[in-house]
Amino acid sequence: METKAALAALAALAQDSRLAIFRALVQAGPAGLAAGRIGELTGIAPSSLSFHLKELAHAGMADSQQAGRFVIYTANFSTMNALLGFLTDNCCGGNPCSPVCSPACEPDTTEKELP
Amino acid sequence: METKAALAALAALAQDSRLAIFRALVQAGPAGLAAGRIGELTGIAPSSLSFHLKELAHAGMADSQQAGRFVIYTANFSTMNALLGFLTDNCCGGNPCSPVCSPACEPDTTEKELP
DNA sequence: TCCATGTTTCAAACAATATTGAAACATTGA
DNA sequence: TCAATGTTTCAATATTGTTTGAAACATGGA
Repeated sequence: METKAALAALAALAQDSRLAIFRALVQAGPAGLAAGRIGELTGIAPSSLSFHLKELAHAGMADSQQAGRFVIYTANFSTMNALLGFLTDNCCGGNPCSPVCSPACEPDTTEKELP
Repeated sequence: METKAALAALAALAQDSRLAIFRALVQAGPAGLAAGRIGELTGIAPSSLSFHLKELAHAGMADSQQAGRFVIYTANFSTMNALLGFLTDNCCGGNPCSPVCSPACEPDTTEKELP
């Protein structure tokens, strides 16, 4: 995952309404939730909800599919996992590191340059 | 970790400069980096850097300690791990779930209702 | 003590993001 | 086809976050 994508994913989650939406989708699992149901669960008004769902989808954190007159949204677990990987990458410069950063990182030998 | 803290942590990371700063700190490991060194690595102006370091510290993503006339910043790995845990919590409603969300969650077969 | 270095604060200008309500679009079933 | 339901779009408004430069503060060494 690139920095740009990670930034988009983080920005998508770093907002009250969207974090609530995403958590509802994560809980719902692969079956997902209809937009209206998400609105019921979170209390977000339709137009605002649609805006935030679009943001999540654009950041790759959610996917949508039409099902009759409903639009079903699901959490994108692979993007989420890529984000978690990105955040735990390069821990301690790739050197073996102390328990302070376990279990988030593995010893690693690559040396990376800052941008 | 509470939603409020997770939101603060996500907001702290969801910004260009701060994500770069945080990654530099993660790479530096427990030894940390002086503020000025972070500025050199990232090209962020002093006053802006100070603002962002304060944001990271306030969100619990970084800690600081005075060392002579330098201020050393370190990544807070336990907050980072708490955030990762928060994001992977409750996957698929705690039910067994398909490979789509592995390795973040464990297979489970129950169907749960959202709150 | 004074000076040089490192860091932070402040307020103003600037830029990006969120909410609202009305209207439009899409789908289904009568 | 029409009416009902579900969802999205749009533009205006409100809110929040970021950068800048000058000044202040803190520390260590001459």
